[in-house]
Amino acid sequence: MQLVPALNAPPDVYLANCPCRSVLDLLADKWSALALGALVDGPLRFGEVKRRLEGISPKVLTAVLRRLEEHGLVDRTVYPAVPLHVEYALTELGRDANAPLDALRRWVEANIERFP
Amino acid sequence: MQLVPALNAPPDVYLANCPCRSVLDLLADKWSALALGALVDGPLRFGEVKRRLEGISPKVLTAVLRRLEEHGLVDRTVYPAVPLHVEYALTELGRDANAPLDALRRWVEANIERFP
DNA sequence: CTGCATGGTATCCGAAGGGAACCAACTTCC
DNA sequence: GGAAGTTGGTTCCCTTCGGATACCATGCAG
Repeated sequence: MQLVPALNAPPDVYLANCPCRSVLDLLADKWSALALGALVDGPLRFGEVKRRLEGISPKVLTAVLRRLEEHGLVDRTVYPAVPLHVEYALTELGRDANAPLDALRRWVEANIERFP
Repeated sequence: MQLVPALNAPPDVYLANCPCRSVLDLLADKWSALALGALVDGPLRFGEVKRRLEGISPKVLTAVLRRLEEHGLVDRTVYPAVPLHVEYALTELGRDANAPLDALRRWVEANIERFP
C-alpha cells in the first residue's frame, strides 16, 4: 500500500472556482431553503408549493424549482390530465440537502427573539 | 397557574410577514454564510475577510458586513491608526448563527461529488 | 357562453451584483 | 521634495436578478 499525493485539493467553499461555491449559492438562498423544506413531507403541485412559500411570485417559483431540478435535488413529473397536473418531489439528494437547511430554519425560528 | 391562550402565533419562516423571514433572508445568503464562517476563529480586518471570501468585490463585502452589523451578528471596531485599522468580530449571536451555517458549508463540501 | 382551475409566460421596473477605477490620509523610500 | 505603498473603503457603470402584475391555453361545469 502506497500513499498517493493528493492530486486535487479538498473541496472548499471559500475558493472561488470550487464547484462547492455554486452549490452553496444554490442552497444558501431564501426560496430554495424554503422550497426544499416544503417538499420534505411528500410531493406537491406547483400551486401547493406556491401557497406554502407565502409571498413568492409564480415567475420566481418557476425559476427556483427549475434550478433545483437542474441540480438533481427535485424531480418534476407531469401528469397530462385536465386540468394539467404537475408534481414536484425531492430526490434523495434533495432530502439530504434539506437536513442542514432544516436546522437553519429551526435555528432562526428558535432564536428570532434575540435579534434586535 | 393558568394557561394563557397564545397571543402571537409561533414564529414560522413560511409566513411572509414573520420577522423570521427577513432573518432567513439575511442568513440564507452565499456571502453572509461565508463571512460568518470566516470570522469564527477571531476578528479579521476588512482586507483579510476579502481575501478569504475569494471573488467578492469590496463593494459587496462592505454591504454584507454592514448588514450583518445592523442585525447584531458582527461588531465593527475602528482603530484610528495609520494606516486605518478596522476589525470585524462575531457577536455571541453571530457565533450561534454560524453553527447551522457551518453545518451547511460542511454538508456541501462533503457531498459535492453527488451533484450532477 | 361565461366562469373557474391549473401551471405556468410575458412584460415591466427597480434593486442588487459585479468589475474597475479612484480616493484620503499618512508613512516610508529614493 | 517628491513618488509610491498601505488600508478601507466609495463611485461609476452596466448587467442581471427579483418581484409585481397581467395574461394565456386547455378543458370542464353550469
